[in-house]
Amino acid sequence: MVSGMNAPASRKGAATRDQILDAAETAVLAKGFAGTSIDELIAVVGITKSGFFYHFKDKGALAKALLERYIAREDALFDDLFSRADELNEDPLHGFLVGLKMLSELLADLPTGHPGCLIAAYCYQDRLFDREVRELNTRATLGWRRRFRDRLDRIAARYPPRADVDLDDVADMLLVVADGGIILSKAVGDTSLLARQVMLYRDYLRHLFQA
Amino acid sequence: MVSGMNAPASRKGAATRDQILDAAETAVLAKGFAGTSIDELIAVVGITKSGFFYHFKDKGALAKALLERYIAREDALFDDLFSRADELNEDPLHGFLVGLKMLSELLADLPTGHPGCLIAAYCYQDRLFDREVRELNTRATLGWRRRFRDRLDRIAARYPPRADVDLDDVADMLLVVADGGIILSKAVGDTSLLARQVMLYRDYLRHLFQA
DNA sequence: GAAAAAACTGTACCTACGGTACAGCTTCGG
DNA sequence: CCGAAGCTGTACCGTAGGTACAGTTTTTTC
Repeated sequence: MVSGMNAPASRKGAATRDQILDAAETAVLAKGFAGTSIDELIAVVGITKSGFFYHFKDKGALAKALLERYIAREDALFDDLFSRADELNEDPLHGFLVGLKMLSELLADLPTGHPGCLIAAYCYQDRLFDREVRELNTRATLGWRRRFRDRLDRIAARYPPRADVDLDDVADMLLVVADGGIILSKAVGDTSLLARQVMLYRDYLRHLFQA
Repeated sequence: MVSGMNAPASRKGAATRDQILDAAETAVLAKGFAGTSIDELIAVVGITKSGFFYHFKDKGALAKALLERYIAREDALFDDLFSRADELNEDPLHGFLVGLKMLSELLADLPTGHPGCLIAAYCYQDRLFDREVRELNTRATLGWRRRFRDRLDRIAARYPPRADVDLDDVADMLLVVADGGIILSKAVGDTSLLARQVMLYRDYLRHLFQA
């Protein structure tokens, strides 16, 4: 009997469900969704096929749950990271720059490199998923654009940027650098590449608002 | 005769082989490698399963041939694009900036957006492939880094950049922006996003070498 | 224009996987 | 101690990747 307070006390099934999602996330990021078999997931978790289908009505439900959990976690990570950066800094530009530095350090500390972005993985296999899942992907991405765009607006109010840049594009560029950085990290087998790319983006922002 | 794995130069089979690769590239970029069935490819091309296995000894040989063709084509595209830009411009910085502008315009002219980068797709499914294919991926990426790094070196000789940036990182950033831009384009369904991101990278380069 | 090589087709068969259906067992909270 | 939640076991179906190999047509070459 685990007396740990960490256990969410609710249902036992939630723990199994999370284990399935853990195994699925790892596998999907390494082999793609179609390349991930239910049989291998149940082998990792130690349940039967029936057990799997108790939690997810089909593979599509797994795909959706996986993405939902991923988005929620990334949201929480961004919330945590940039709100901490804000506390340390009154100035919106410095706050964002500090947040990016923290993000870069967080990424640099991943010993085996970033495991991969589910949004990116799903984009490259989007015909496997239904409308609902693709819309979830789009909405999450637009939400992150909005989040960073809001910060850029606050920065631009104090530090007028050059008129010819669209701040939505600048906001997008962080996601672009993150997703592209993950891919290049994987491609060349350099676990620190991603963190350095984030620092280059930070560099660009400094130029844009201060030069 | 085994043949199959290497293109029979000028024979008729090469056309069929290319059709298979065309169908495979489209399918792999939309559904992933494991999600692409041989049955669907032969249906598109109009051959039988035996015909497929005449050209490729197994699905792995298809994966390798697909990547090899993709890399060769991208290499040719970069060669063509930047050598044309060089002809128009003596100065290495201006030449690169012109090349990036041309690249951006080329990407903007794709009516349905960029179909996707096979390197990226393979990175997100790399456990499906053997050592040989993964090394092919790595070598191609390092080759592109080298290519752009050489240009940056020539630029830096004339326009000394700030000392704190690593030119390998700056070279990588073009690939990062391209791959990340493709993903974000797909995620938000904006076919022009990628072209604008390339222009942002161009903007960063201008800053870096001229400011 | 015939022989040889290339480019296939057809058939048969095997295993793995996604998915369905459903009956039964076990564990745990109220 | 009851009922729901959380499973297990069994059996079965269609599709896909893959193997094997004999036979046929088409193309190239001399």
